[in-house]
Amino acid sequence: MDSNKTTIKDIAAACGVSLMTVSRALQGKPGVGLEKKRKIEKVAETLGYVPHRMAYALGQKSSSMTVGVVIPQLSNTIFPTILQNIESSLSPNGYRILLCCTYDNPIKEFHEISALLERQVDGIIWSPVLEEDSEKAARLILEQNCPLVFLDRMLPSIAADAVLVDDFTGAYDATRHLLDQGMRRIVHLAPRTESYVARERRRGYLAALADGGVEFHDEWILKIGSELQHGREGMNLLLNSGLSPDAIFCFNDPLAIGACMTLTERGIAVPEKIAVVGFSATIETEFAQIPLTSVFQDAIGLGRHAAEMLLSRMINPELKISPRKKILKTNLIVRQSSIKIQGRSC
Amino acid sequence: MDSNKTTIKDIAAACGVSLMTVSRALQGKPGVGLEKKRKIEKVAETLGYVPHRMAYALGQKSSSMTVGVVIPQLSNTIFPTILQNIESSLSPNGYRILLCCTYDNPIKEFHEISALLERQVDGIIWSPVLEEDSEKAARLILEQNCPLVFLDRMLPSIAADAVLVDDFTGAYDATRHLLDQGMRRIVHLAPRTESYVARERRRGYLAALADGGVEFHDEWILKIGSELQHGREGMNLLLNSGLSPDAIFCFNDPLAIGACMTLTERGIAVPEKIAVVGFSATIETEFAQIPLTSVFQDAIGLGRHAAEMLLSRMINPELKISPRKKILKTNLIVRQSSIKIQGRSC
DNA sequence: GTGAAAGCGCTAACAG
DNA sequence: CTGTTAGCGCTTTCAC
Repeated sequence: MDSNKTTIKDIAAACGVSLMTVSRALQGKPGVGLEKKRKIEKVAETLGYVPHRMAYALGQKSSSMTVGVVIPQLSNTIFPTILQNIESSLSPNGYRILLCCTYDNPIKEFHEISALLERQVDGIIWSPVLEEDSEKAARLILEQNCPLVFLDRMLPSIAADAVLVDDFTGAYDATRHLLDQGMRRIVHLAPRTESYVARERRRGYLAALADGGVEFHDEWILKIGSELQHGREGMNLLLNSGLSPDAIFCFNDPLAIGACMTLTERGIAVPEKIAVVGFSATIETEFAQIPLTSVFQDAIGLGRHAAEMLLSRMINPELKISPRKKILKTNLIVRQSSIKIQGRSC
Repeated sequence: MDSNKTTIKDIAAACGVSLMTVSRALQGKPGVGLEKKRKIEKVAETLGYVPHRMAYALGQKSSSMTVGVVIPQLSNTIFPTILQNIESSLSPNGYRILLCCTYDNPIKEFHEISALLERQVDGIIWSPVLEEDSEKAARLILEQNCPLVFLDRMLPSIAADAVLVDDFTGAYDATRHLLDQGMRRIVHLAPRTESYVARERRRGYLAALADGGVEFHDEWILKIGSELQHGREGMNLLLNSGLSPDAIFCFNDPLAIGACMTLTERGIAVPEKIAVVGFSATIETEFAQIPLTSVFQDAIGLGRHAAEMLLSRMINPELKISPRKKILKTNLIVRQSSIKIQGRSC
């Protein structure tokens, strides 16, 4: 039993018929005697036969029934949820997922895209970094005629479907909310790498400041990273600098939680001294020590729509309709971390 | 440019050489004139050539450089972290990940395993459900001679490598901790589906109760599910039943957080009236409204070790050493949600 | 109903 | 150094 995998050849030999008969029988195609068909199926089962999808795909230049998903990471934020929803939408249609993480590294990103193309994926769902190498990768995808859907982030220069969140408005609303509470020195904790999302949120933040008549200073944007630990570090840096902000608008929830941790540790009251707002409104934020104000993002919708857009392109490859763009609405969820008015009991 | 993907045939034609020359040149194998080689590489680049890994694999019965990862879900708990660490360990070695979720459904699980085998994965990392269909799937994998590593959960009847957590001891310690605080009516919120992990944690819980001389009642185990909402529901059910527990040992953190939410909503003090303990000690639990006592699980180690074990088997397929089992230690992290002694200020 | 031949993209194993 | 042949597993012709 140590020998290699069973092929239809083995089955054919065992049943004393030709390859084609076996192929037809197993595919459920017409043109095989019922009795023979049963026997073939039984032998296949016994021999532990598993069809070789790659040979199949090669033989009829058909599809691998596999799609690539390229995301920055899985550690925090909404990507696990998005991914889960992509998988739930795709797997009932027979597609499986080749997962790639870029960690926002453009070089790895290019490698990952190449790896997907080499593996003959039928389509790609992608959250790109916003750098030159990304465009190169995008062009490679398009050259191969491979359907592409941008997820959460996009490359403006590339014509492809996209499912996005209205990051600009989300950030605008969040900043506006802080201004409405009377805060004036609002700092923005941002990621190190530039992405579509980072840019849009920054734009929203800046626009709200401008509309609120607040003069902006360059030091107010701190490019520190996007994980919880960066929130802690960033907040410490901020407190040690002479900036003395009265509010922090964070690029995402982990940053905001990290900021809150540092503030709590150093005995600075949130929101009384410094208000904090996050982005994504992941479940944890509701039950956080200081319930976090955050911009809700429809992670489920992101995953579902991306999968559906890709499916429509894959099912009908001739679909030559121009790129579609779906922009999901955000929704500011106000909780304790940003409400100055309401004092805390105790 | 709408035509199909470039093949080495196209390159050969464009350069006026044979297929083999192109193949050799692109593989960096010896036996090609330097000048020709350069030209071929350039043409390949220009034509947007992407090697066809599946044809390659087919041609030399070599590997697809792809491994399957089968997990229950991505929504909560530690699986995103595990997955991320698998990816970080595998991708530098050239392997990519085919991701499958079972949602603890044995039927889907079998489909997913088949899908992976059809796609010729070089190995599988798998968190199985503990039911008959799982064994069938496991046998299929072994029949194909496909390296297999169990992750976090295992099938005792199947001989394969496994990376596990010492769930028994973790659960024992957690329950013991509650008993030490003087609690006697300790309820266990458990998932609906039976898995290795569910069984081990239940065993640990029961053993601690027995060692503590506490008489156990069947109603103390509530099989409700494994997500946050189930924690909420479960806690409500519990409160409405006449059980009046003084502590809850939860199968995982989301359940525990959910339970805490319900308790808070209904004005029942945690830990004064009812103590709560979770399992996994994910980051959120530290900054939860009521910092949660939980059993730390080394998610990073789980991912890393699983990847490494699989790598060693894939690199040397002849490796006939008997199944290895790596059991990672747990560590009880005591926080506010279970400490009766320390009263809360306020 | 069934089988034989050719080919998908690529590479080993030989030849020149 | 380079080209030819054969074959990986399977399917689509096209015959019988």
